[in-house]
Amino acid sequence: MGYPRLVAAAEKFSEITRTAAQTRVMDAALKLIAEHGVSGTSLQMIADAMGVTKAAVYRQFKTKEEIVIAITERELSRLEDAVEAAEAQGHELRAREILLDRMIDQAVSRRGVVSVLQFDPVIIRLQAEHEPFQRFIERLYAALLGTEAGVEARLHAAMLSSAISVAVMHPLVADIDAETLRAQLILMSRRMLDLPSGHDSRGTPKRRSAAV
Amino acid sequence: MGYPRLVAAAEKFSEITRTAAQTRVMDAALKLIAEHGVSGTSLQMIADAMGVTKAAVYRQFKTKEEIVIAITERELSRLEDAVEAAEAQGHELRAREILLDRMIDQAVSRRGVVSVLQFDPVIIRLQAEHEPFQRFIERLYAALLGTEAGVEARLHAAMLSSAISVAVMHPLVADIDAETLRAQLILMSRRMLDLPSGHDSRGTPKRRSAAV
DNA sequence: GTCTATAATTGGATAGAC
DNA sequence: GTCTATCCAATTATAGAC
Repeated sequence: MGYPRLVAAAEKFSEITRTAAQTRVMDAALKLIAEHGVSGTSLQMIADAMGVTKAAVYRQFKTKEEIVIAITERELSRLEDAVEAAEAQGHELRAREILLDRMIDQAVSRRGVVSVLQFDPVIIRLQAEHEPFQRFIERLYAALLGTEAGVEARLHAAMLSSAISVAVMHPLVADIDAETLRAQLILMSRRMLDLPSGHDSRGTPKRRSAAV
Repeated sequence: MGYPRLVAAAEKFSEITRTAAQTRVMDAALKLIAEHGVSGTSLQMIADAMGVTKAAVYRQFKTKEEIVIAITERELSRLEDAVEAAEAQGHELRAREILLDRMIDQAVSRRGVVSVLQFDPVIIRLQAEHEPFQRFIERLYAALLGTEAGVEARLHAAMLSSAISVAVMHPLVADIDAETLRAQLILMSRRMLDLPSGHDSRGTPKRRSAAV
């Protein structure tokens, strides 16, 4: 922790620092991107939302892509400590619970943001090309899966992470308050985690319907 | 069926007819939109993909928005008969199953397309503004929910429809073949439908794990 | 950090010939 | 149905003054 920081490479997203001016750009951009998508959000729109000119925005970030990268880094950093906690956990099932609870927290408290970052075509391409993003997402999936790698386990994980981030935005739940939503999602995810998968745990079925 | 058709209003999406040239535009546009989103797809890209000029594309559709509307109509029409069958069904649970199976079919057989149309900001706005889309989607939700309207039921429906359309695109299941995916999704949706919801059916629990 | 001004390109859309 | 040619607005991005 004491050695001089390299300029180009931060090992953790949470260690990346931004100036106040940059953060203001990121806040304005995120809000617009959540509504219009990356391609549908222009620098002019961002500048207008901030009450400055385009040139002022370009002073903070050299390109539009850099803004998107900065936003993505910031969002992923919100899951970083949860992933690390999960990786450090000896008990695999408990590790998954830690991670899922945090993912639910994020999805509920930031309704809309998570799903945009997960489904916007530009960000998807960015995540595939930008190595730090790739590495982190792989860690996330690994922690979510644990040692299971079968078809069923992967589908459960895929459905869960999808359902969580998207369901919170669904018209059918638009009127449900955050607390109820969070509680119900945790309940549902526990149920799905505990579903018999027919090939994994010769372990105790003690947790079946424990959350119910 | 015999009376002269009104120009402006088709009652059913499946009754809308398109010329071969229009269909070629729609095919090219859908492919590009599925990858880049609506805002990220230009008329030039569509024309290039077809091997024609922009002007030729504009001959088939007056605006870019009309292309997006046509594509959306075509996709929704694929669920139209399933919604009607569900609405005609006396048995509510059976109705939901019919609809869900079709939604799973669509999501699996057209991996990627469904989720784009469901999450692209431009299409979301379009669906909110275009009345025929609104009406159909409301019918879809109604059939999916049946007579239940509680928090839990709505969240189940939201999670299911979300999870289905998104999970099929998830990196974790990228290598799973269509048939396995379909079978597993049907299994999962049955399980979720049959979960005890604590307030609905004083009905027979006969169907619990029937699909397993 | 912010501005004005502008370059260079691409976007959606139309006119008119074949 | 397709083309060339064009219009105009909006886009990303930069230069240089304050």
